[in-house]
Amino acid sequence: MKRRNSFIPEHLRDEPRTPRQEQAALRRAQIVEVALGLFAQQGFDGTSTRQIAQAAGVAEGLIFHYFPTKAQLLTAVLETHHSFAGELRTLLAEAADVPASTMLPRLAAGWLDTLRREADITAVLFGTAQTNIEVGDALRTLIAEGIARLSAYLQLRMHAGELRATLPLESSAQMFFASLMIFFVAHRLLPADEWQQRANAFVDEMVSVWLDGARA
Amino acid sequence: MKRRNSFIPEHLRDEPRTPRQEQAALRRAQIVEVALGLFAQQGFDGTSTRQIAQAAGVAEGLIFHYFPTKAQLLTAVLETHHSFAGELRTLLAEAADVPASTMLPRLAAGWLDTLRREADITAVLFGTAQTNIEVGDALRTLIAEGIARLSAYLQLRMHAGELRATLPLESSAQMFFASLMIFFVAHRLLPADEWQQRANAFVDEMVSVWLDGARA
DNA sequence: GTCTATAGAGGGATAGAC
DNA sequence: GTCTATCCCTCTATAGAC
Repeated sequence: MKRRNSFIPEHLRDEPRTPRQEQAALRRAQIVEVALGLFAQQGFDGTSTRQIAQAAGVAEGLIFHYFPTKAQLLTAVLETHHSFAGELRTLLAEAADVPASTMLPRLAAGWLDTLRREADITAVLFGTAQTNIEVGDALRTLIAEGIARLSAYLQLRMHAGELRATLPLESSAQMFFASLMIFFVAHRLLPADEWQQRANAFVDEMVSVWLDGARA
Repeated sequence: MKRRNSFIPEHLRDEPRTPRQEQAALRRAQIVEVALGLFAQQGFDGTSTRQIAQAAGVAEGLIFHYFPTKAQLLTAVLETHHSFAGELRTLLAEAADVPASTMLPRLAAGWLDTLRREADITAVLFGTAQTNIEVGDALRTLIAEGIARLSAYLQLRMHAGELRATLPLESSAQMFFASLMIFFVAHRLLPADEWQQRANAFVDEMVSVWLDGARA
């Protein structure tokens, strides 16, 4: 049992694969794509696993071979389309010396871009998270992870003297993410150009208020 | 108890009612109550108008006499249980001379209380708003109204010299509400005591960060 | 020979039809 | 109140890759 990494999410998985594993990964990805498309059209509860199987041209049982529950089909989006969680790690890991005044606008704009690009399925995800415990947990975990990473970065900037020593790290990180999420929820139906314009303005103003409250 | 009608929407609130109108208002309220109970249990999409009619003991047609669409049954919650929008108006109207450092913690705590008290139906409302345009619009309108009122108050405090003159009013009001909403979404499943403890801590820290960024 | 990707039958629960 | 359909999921069987 050298490399039985099937329980590890794709973006963490090491390179070399046998053709068999390759095929399995492709099939898994295909099922996710089909499912997300249907969820976006009909909602989570309005889409049956049978329907997904038919649309993907596979047996229903195969879905459960790859995804123990239907909810995991939806939360799979967090590892694929919403890879910003991963980018966040990469971005922040190397950013210890980059001032928050540079980093935060970049983070905010990048995350809004990700949310916007996957607007339909993000809306389904947020919506389902309110009523489905499993989906809610997955989303909360992801958000908690993002907040933890941002907090860690803010602490570095605090020690570097950029941010005040009395800043409540977690709460201010939470404010940062919350503002972006609600902005998305409130404006996602706008046409692309108006969205872009408002998003830019909001990122600037939000970061400015936040920073003025956080600076040393 | 003079203000017993405070839960009735504005256009219906004016004083004298005939017994007939009185009865209509009661029936309307009863239908809302029954519908909200079912929505909280089964979700919005999972509840049929037929079911609501049966549970309320009225004909299905009567529901559509009072509420042109099923979505308006859900948005009715915004006028009744979520009366905090109304309280916000009252609170802020008389608060021009009350400093933000006093007012904002009170607002934050009050709003979190409202959300918590109606946690089930609030979750359904948020969830449905992601996929149902009519419900989404109603929620966005309410939030926009809240933000506008808070902005107006903040402007008064700005002129009073408490807040800095360069504060972006709308964005900072939006941050304020967004942080509270996401806090609710993230923590609503906690047991009451833990919720209360965390909510108190979060309100303190959030208001502190916000104020430090906004003060003159 | 062993593992696994896949198909497909069917079970327990439940909501809606009659 | 019974019957049917459907839903999410489990189990077993098999073919073909290792």
